[in-house]
Amino acid sequence: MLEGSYLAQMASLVGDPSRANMLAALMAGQALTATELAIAAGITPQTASGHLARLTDGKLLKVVAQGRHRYHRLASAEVARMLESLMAVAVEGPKRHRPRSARDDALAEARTCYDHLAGRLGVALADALAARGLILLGDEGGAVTAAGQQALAAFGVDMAPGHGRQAFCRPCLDWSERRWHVGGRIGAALARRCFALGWIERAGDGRAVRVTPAGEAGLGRTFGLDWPGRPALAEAG
Amino acid sequence: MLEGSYLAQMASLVGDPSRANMLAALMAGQALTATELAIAAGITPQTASGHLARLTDGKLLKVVAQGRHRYHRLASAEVARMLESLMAVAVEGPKRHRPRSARDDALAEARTCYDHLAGRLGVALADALAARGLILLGDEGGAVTAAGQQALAAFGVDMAPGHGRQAFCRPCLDWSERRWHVGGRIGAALARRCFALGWIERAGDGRAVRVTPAGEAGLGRTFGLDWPGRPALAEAG
DNA sequence: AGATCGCTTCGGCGACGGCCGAAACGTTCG
DNA sequence: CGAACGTTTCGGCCGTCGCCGAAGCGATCT
Repeated sequence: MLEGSYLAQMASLVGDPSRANMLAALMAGQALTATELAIAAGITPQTASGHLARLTDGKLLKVVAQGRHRYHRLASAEVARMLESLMAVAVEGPKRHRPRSARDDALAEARTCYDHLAGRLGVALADALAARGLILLGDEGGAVTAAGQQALAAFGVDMAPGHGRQAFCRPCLDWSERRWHVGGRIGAALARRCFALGWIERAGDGRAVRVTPAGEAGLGRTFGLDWPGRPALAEAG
Repeated sequence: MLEGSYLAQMASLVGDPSRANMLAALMAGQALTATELAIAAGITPQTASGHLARLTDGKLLKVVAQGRHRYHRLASAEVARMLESLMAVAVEGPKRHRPRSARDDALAEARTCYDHLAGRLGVALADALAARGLILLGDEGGAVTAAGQQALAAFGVDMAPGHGRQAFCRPCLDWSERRWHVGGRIGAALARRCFALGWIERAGDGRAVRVTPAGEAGLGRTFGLDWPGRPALAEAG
């Protein structure tokens, strides 16, 4: 009975549409101001302020004041994982009509999931890494192989083992593709490196990203990733 | 904006205290009737009925009618994972007073987490397996070693690899211990086998479990697990 | 067949909570 | 120093949703 009240308290915090929209916006991994979040949620700043206070009190958000702005971000990767797991269950919920917008299509194509890559791009990258024997992906976990350790380190990803004995790559269930992609420390470092190399860049102000021409070449050369290839069509004949 | 509405819809489903209590009760992994769930949530059957209909519609629950009873259970392991991730974030939320009841203590000691073992017992078992080199546990994942494959198979756990190439053991963040324990297919099979051997049994009608004398001996012999040992006290001098 | 039980549907009550307008506070800029 | 801006607090309105009593439906038991 006590467990349930914790559960309810946390879930109801996320369960309000306005707050959920703010959290979804923060899934991009960036810090946003109160007003930006108000716009994202479609409410007035004073309403947003109340919501943000509650989210912060509930340890879902961290705030850092900078001048007259207050920047809000998700409190931890664990919060991001929680939101992602909610999404994963939510998408197979009531099969109500899903009005696909251009914005949603862009998100499904390539986006960030807090700190790593997701969408069709994220899944394709995971597949390419697995195909080259750099990582192993299973239903319940993932690991970096010896060859992968070497290749990723050479690529510029910091492979320093954390507290864990082994380099694992946490799989993250993609809600649009319904398939695993690379999350965890490795996924985050991989995404950071791709941004740093200019291989990918943010498209618009949300979570959507775009692969640059340099990225297409680089991803192909380095990981054998054919982007934006949709090989099924060409190879079917 | 659309993502947020999915999130909100799913979270608000969990966010009601009565529904959350039912879901918490179902985290035991057993199927319960509507009336049992009503009692667990402290509401009348007719109110529970409405809630259960909504949870089922939202694909959180599966129902199977048997005579004049209707048995409800969590729809999937994914739902259980979602609830567990909510709990993991919830416990470090607002540090409000936590009235520890005997019931809660029993849960923290040893309980099931949908289909595997959690609590102090679950963590201790994971530690014992890791200490013997049967599994590897990291911050972001876990794997069964070659020795572990053999030992677990000998113990009677079905180690047939599923779709994945490798035997992973999904780690599950324990909300009472704040440490990893063994979940996933391996964790579930391990728990099933322990129940079958009579090493553990359900204590009461909830999620709490108890280690039998046979279990204490067996767990010690097989996995080197000293239960209910609290070694820090004896070995400190 | 009648009684009992488990579950669901309906209707109305009551309360919690989200929303905004107005206004106050602190910071930054001219 | 005054104006503009970002943010927060307060107050009141209103819709939503959870709750239960009463009643209906189907299955089971005697």
